[in-house]
Amino acid sequence: MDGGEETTTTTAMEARGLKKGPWTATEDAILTEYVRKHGEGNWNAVQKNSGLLRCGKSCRLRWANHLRPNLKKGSFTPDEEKIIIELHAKLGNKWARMASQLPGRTDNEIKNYWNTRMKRRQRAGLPLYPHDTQHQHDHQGIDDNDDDEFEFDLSSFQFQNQDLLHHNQQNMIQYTNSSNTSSSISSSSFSSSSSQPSKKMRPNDPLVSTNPGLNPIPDSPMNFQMFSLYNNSLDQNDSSHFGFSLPLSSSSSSNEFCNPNHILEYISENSDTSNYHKKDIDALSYSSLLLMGDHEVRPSSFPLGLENTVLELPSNQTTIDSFTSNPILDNGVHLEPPAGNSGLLDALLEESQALSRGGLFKDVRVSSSDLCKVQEERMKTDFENRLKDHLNSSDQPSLGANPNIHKYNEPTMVKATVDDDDDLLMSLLNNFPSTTTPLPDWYRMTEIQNEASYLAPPSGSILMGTYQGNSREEEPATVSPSSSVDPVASLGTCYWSNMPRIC
DNA sequence: AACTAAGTCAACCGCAAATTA
DNA sequence: GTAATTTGCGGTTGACTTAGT
Repeated sequence: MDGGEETTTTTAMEARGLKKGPWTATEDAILTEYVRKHGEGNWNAVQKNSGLLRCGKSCRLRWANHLRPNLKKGSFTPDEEKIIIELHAKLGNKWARMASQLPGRTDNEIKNYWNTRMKRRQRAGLPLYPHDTQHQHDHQGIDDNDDDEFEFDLSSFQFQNQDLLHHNQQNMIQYTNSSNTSSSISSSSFSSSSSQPSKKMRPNDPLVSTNPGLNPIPDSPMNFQMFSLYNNSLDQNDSSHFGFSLPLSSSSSSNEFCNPNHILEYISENSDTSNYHKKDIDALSYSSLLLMGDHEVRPSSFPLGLENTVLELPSNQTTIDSFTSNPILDNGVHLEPPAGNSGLLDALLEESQALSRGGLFKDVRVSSSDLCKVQEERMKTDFENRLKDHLNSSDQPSLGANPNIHKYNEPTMVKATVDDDDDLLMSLLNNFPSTTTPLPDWYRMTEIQNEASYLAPPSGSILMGTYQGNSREEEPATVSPSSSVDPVASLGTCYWSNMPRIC
C-alpha cells in the first residue's frame, strides 16, 4: 500500500512546498517543540499544525534518528561493535531489531556502520565475521515472530569487569530489597562470572568502583529496566498506553505477585545461572513490567503498600505456555505480553531483556558496564536536554490540558493525577532507590542550577529521577505527591530508555 | 596545495505492515 | 470487509569529511 504523502514524488512534494534535504536548527526546534506539546505520532499533522514544511515521514525520521532524547552519539564502542557483529550473524540485515539491542543507537547508525565495515572487509578480502563469532547466519530459518530469535549466543562476550557485576548485583539487592537488608546474593553465586578476573579496567568508567565496599555503582540494568519500563508506561492520561494485559484474577492471591523481594529471591534461588533459559529471563522481564509498568494493575488486584504489594516473579517452577511462549506463574496465571503487535512495545521488551541479560545473567555476556554506561549517558543527555528546554522555555505547557501532551518527557512524576493509583505508586516509589549511593556528577547539575527554584523538590517529597539507586546518602530520595506534574521534576528520567529506536 | 579515494553521515525512496475510518 | 492512512523498515544515494598521495 502506498504511503500516501510519504511516497509523494519529489516534484509533487516540492510543488506542495515541502522541503527536502538537511534539516536546519530552526526546523529541529519546531519539530522538538511540536513533539513536546503533542507527543509523537501523527507525523503528518506536524506540517499542518506547526507549519513545518516537511512531510510526516521526514519528521518521524528526524525525530527518531536525531532529536529524540537519549540518543547516544559518537562512535560505537568495541563492545557495541561486537554486539552488532553477533547480531548480524544471527539476524542479518534486521537493523531495527539490532538497534533494539543497542540502547541509544538507531538502525540507521548500525546500518551505516555495517555497510562501511562490510565494504572494508570485502575490499581487504576478509571474512564478514571474525572466526570467533559463532555463525548463525541461516537467516532463512528465522521466524520473525519467534521469541527465540533473541536467544542468540553472546558467549564470545565477556563481562568486562567482574567487580561491576558484583556491584550490579549488590545494587540490585539494595534496591529491590530495601526493606530487607538481610538478604544478599553473593557474587560467587553467579558462578562462572565470579570466577573470572576482570579483563579490563576502565578508570573512567563511573561504574567501575575503586572501593567495592561502598556500593557506588549508580545503576544496574535490572533496576533501570524496571523503572524505565515503568516510566514508559506513564502516559498520564492514557492508561491503556502501555497495553500490557495482566490477567490477574480476583481469586489469585495478589500478595503473591509483586514484591521486589521476590525478584531477589528468584534470582537468588536461581543463582546458578547456567540453567537459565531465555524464557526465564522473559518471565523476569514480564514480571518487571507487571511490577512497574502498568496502570491496569489496580488496587483491586494489587494491594497497596509495597511491603504488602506483591508481584512475584516466576519461580524456578515457572513454566512456559507452549503455545504462546509466555510464562505461567505457579498459580496458573499467565503472563501475557502486550496485546497487538506494537513494534514499540516489542522493542521495549527486547531492550529490557537485553538489559537484564547484560546485568544479571552469565549466559549472555554483553558487557554490563557498557549497558550501564549507555543508560547513564542517555539519562544524562535526557536530563540535560530537559534542563535546557525548561530553562529556555518561558511558556511551559499546561500539563494535562492535552491528553497527548508529554508522551515522551514526563514519565517520572508519575501520573499523580490518577488518584486510584496514588497510594500504589507511592508505595512503589518509596521502595525505590537505595539511599546509600551517590548521585552521579551530572545529576548534581540540579544543584548547580538550583537558583531555578523548581529544581528543588519540596521538603519531604521524592525526587523521582529514574536514577534509582543513586540517591545520595544524605539526601534520601523523595517524590512529590503533588497532583501537578512538574516537568522539571522528571528531568532525571529516561523515557526513551527502552525505546529501541522506536523509532 | 590539489586531487582522489575512502569513510561517514543524513536523508530519501519504495514497500509493506499496522492502524484507522 | 475494505479502502485510506499512518508507521516502520531496509536499501540506496549524495553531501561532506578525512586520509593518502
